[in-house]
Amino acid sequence: MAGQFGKMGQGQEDGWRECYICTKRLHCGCIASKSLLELLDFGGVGCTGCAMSFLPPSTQNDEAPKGFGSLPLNGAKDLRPNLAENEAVGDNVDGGRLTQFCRITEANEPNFLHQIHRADTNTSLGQLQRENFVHSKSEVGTGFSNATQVLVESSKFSKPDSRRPLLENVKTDGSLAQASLSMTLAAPSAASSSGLPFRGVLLGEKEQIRAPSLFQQGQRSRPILPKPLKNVLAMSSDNNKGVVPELRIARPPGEGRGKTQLLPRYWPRITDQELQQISGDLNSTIVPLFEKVLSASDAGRIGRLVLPKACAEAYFPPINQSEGLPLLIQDVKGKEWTFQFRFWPNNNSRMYVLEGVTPCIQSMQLRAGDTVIFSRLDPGGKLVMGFRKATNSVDTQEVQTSAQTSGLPNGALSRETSTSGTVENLSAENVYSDLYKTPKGSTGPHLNVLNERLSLAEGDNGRNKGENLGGGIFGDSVLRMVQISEKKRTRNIGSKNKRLLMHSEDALELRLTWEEAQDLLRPPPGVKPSVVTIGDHEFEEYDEPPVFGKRTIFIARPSGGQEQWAHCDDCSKWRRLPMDALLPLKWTCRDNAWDSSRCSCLAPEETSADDWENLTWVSKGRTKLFFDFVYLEELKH
DNA sequence: ATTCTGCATGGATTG
DNA sequence: AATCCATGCAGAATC
Repeated sequence: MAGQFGKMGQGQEDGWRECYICTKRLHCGCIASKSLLELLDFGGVGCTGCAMSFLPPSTQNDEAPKGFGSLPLNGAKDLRPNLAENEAVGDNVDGGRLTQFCRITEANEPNFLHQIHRADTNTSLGQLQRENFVHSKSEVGTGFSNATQVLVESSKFSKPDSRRPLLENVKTDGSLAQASLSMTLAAPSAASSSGLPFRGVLLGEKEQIRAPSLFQQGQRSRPILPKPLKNVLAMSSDNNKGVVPELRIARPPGEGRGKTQLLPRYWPRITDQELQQISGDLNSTIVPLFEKVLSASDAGRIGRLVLPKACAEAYFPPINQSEGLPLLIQDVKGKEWTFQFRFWPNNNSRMYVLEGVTPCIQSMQLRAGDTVIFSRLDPGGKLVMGFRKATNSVDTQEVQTSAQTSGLPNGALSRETSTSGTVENLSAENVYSDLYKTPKGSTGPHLNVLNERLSLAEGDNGRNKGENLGGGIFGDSVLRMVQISEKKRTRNIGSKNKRLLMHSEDALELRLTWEEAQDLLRPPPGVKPSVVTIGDHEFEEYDEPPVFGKRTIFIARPSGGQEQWAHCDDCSKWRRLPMDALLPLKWTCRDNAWDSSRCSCLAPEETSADDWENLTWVSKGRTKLFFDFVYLEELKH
């Protein structure tokens, strides 16, 4: 599915596809046609008749594989939460625009915004939903195909799955490689399929029991396919019409052992880019296994990291005795750590812990709220422990409820600075970067910042909202304000009530996402920022508190003049404004008091698309800082 | 006195 | 209701 729909999303914008089976032309882009086609499990689309006749009886009924099975297009709407679960993508973005975004944003954001906005306003909701769906799938598929080349190959030797009769029949052409998503999820891992048992290194005398039969058996056994989240908020902000070129996808983990399904909150979220870099540069395939947000206990000095039971049993060697086994795990810098992997009896169950993690945690400078990501390097099966810093490492409850940010692949903004004195862990960083030998394909800081500005949610819902709050130093500042406010409100509320406070979907919908807040906050009129360069990124520092206003862009003409532009909320045309104009949150052409000839939506746009090409976005790549304001606000509390 | 260790408890989450 | 898991706690070990 992934491969075919990846093509759909990016290459065939006209909406016409061919039935994969009978080659009849099908239109996929309108509501009217949606009941006439099916998304095929292995990729592409098929007309309803072909699809039904092609699938075995079990599949036609109710035994469609969960998670990434055959997904009829007419169920796309219902699948939105699921998709958002795997990768929350902006509502109005398809694969084609993603590509466009990647290309254009670096060169000319106003133009990009222009195009995107126009396109969005002209697209039906149904179409957008489908495109979103298509894009989501293609992205996930890409990610897995990158990460699991070995898995694709090995899938040829996997035992047939009666529910996926075509998988073994489709040869390894490009589409199959793309279509490997479902195979990757269901097929045995590289290690297992190649006859390699678990290769996490065990130490000491118990090494003899390395890769015991149970574990090997587990590697061959059923996949751990998390069920989709029931409640996932889709980002719906107009401000999120762009999309991050590199999305932090909550990846259903690879093959594991055991029968327990992994909760989505443990799905590793690592970008395609990171995977590709790691696997490509090391001639290895990295298989993200699971991740965990560090609790206060985990990050504390006790040195015990509680492992989710399902994860421990699925991906770590089986242990029968409480004292467990020494486990060798490599960190992202290549340093190897030995942890004691063990369990405690607990309520007729087990509680798995990694002991002795303090040095490693300290080495990575991890704190409660940061995330550790466990992956496996194939071939070899070596366990790798990466991490992703939270926006602001505060106590776990707060982090889990409000304070995570989407990561930047190479931590472009992840620098601590003494400028503000209080800013820590400025941005999320997914730190596998040290493992990268060469940061090929990495996005530059400008793009990263831009990504943050336009970034979207991903992962499961609980994180989405919180992670969207983050992004850059400015994001962190306001985030802290939110947190402080949160602290104040919930200080005397029990943890259970706190959760109720924070996790209501309605409440989340009402709260401004960070992206929205960032777009609404404007420098006060007439205040000139001082531009501070930290590393290779520029920040505009303001001494005055920000004001609320409609999002606008500032551009520079080749002649040297600077202009401010805003788009009409009704017709989306861009209108030129005085540099010091501050617009209300909702602004239309009718409010254009500065140009009487363009104070109506009927008036043409002043600048053509070609003209946009020659413009420079003045503040591109800069993040706005309102230090003093934040400081003062913080002190007030 | 402090740290370590093993287990218990109970709130949170899931089915 | 069952299970998970973050954290508390008491006793042991160590400084």
